Amino acid sequence: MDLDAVRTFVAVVDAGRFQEAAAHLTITQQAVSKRVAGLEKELAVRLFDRTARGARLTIDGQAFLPHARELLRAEERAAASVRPGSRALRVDVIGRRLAPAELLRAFHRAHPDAELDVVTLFDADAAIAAVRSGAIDASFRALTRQPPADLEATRVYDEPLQLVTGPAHELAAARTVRPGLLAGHRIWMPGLVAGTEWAAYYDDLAAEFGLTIEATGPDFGTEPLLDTIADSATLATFVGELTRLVWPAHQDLRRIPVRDPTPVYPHSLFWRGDNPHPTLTALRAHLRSQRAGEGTWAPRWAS
Amino acid sequence: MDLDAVRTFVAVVDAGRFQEAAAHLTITQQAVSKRVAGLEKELAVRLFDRTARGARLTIDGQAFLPHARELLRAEERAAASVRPGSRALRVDVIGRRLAPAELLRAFHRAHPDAELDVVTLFDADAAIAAVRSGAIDASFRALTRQPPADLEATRVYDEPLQLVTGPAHELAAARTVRPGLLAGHRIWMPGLVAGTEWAAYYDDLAAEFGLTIEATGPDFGTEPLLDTIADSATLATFVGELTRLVWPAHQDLRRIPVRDPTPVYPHSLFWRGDNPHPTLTALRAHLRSQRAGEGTWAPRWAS
DNA sequence: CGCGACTACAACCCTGCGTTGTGCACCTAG
DNA sequence: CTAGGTGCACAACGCAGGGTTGTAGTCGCG
Repeated sequence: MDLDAVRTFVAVVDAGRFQEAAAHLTITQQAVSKRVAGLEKELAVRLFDRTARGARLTIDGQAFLPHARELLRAEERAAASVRPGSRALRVDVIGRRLAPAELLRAFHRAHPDAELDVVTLFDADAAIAAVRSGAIDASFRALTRQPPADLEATRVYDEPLQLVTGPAHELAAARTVRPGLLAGHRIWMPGLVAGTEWAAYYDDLAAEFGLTIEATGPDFGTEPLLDTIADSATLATFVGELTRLVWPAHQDLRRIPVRDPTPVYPHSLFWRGDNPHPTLTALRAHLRSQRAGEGTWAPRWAS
Repeated sequence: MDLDAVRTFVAVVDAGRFQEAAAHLTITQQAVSKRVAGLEKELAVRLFDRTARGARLTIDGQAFLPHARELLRAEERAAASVRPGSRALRVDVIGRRLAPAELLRAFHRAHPDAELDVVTLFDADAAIAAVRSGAIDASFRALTRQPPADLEATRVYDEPLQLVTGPAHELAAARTVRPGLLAGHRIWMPGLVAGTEWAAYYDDLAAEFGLTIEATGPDFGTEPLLDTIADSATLATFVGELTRLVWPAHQDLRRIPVRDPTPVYPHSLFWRGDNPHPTLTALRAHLRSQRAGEGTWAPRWAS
């Protein structure tokens, strides 16, 4: 479908006549006629009743019109998403199913008019560079060190970890589990990429509590991981409490909170202090900064 | 913006490489390269980082991607809106600001997934013909006579009428007004088109209560009408209680219910009995049929 | 019945897109 | 370090398609 033809269709509707639409588009009436005819041919319906006093929409044309306008609006939004200046707030999240994306969804529910573009960069360092350059407006990341002086940051959410096991696992029936108890167990996290801040987090977690975290093997995504976990009596994995997980009922997986202490993943938000984007202001107001809670554990770099 | 280029962009994202995307689209790799380059030129941003192992999205590309997918979905919906078979439920309403449109909005809130296309035909006869031919699925209209035997109909809403006056009008302070009291007053309704079922309704209303309803002058729309009403001590107009009206605060208009009896506009829904559209079933279930209430007036043909 | 308003059809031209052919950069294996 | 493979970009060419000018046809109205 040719968007120029759709634009022409809408112009004819608004003008009421092909000639006037042609004048607005600064093309000839014949070109308008051709474009509309081409659109009608592609859709295999007549969109206008041509009369000696102009053009009136057919029933099909009336039904098509709102979709045509929406199509043009979508085109405009798409173009605006990459237009420097006056674009939607662009935010980096560590993953689309993880807690920061959830926080963004909650923000969007509270501010339905706020335009957001969500991206995922390689790691916190890439996010810092992107925020500094202005390529993105803000980033949800855990910060393993102080951010550069030209950036502002706030701790927004300490996310408690949960253990995911299959029904045959030794801990499957536990209501909660202490991290020290996991020392002998195999924790499988195939997604970990060395050098990222989240790999650093799980390194520190493993070192603190003597865990065995395996990142071996290729990462085929969440579903194959859950498949394997569900069938294993020895493998388990970690997820954050807000992580979106869905699994078939027959897999009978369990999410077991970890307690005493509760390992938490320290999500921060950071942004450039000189960024005037109003949606950024609203987002910061929406997120309460938080301090470490009692009975929780986080890496030393998070304090 | 060329939708084929957008489609190609998405194909490259999904494939991860230009070559594979080209194979899926059954064009050459060079054509894919050209299309993406053209899109990048139009948007004035780089969408991919080209490497020896394929193409990875840039930050701008990541931001653009969801808008691109939405654009293609909008295209598909637009095409589907005029595709015979398996299209959205197409319903005729008497006007987009009047009660039937409001009932449809309520239905849509209750069934957010239901796809609706709203059209407005000339009058009830045109709507009957369109429903019979299958051009539309259903219509909200007042029926001045029994519908053809192959159509089903149900009375869905008797809408009480209100009088709209400016602050200087003699009845401006009234809490309610009896229709007989309006006998000497001028009711101005410039939108009335002779031959339509709504003109017939107001004809009957005027005859019953001895009103003077003027339909003179061209119809410039609701706003100029309200402008005139607001400044006049003698002109008033009728609206339905669900009619959407907004006016500037300084106009100080009033909507006065009409009582004893309450003239009601008899909205019906009708459709073809053999139409299997599931959304039509849901719409009928959502609308309760209603009988004439006590103390109301409607034309004899509505009973 | 002729005129004015409006759109469709025809012929021509040129832009632009897709193709083939080729070059260049990068990664990897030996 | 080099040779080979992989993957994208550039160049040249040919054709389809969209825009323009010119003209015909239709409808409503005085």
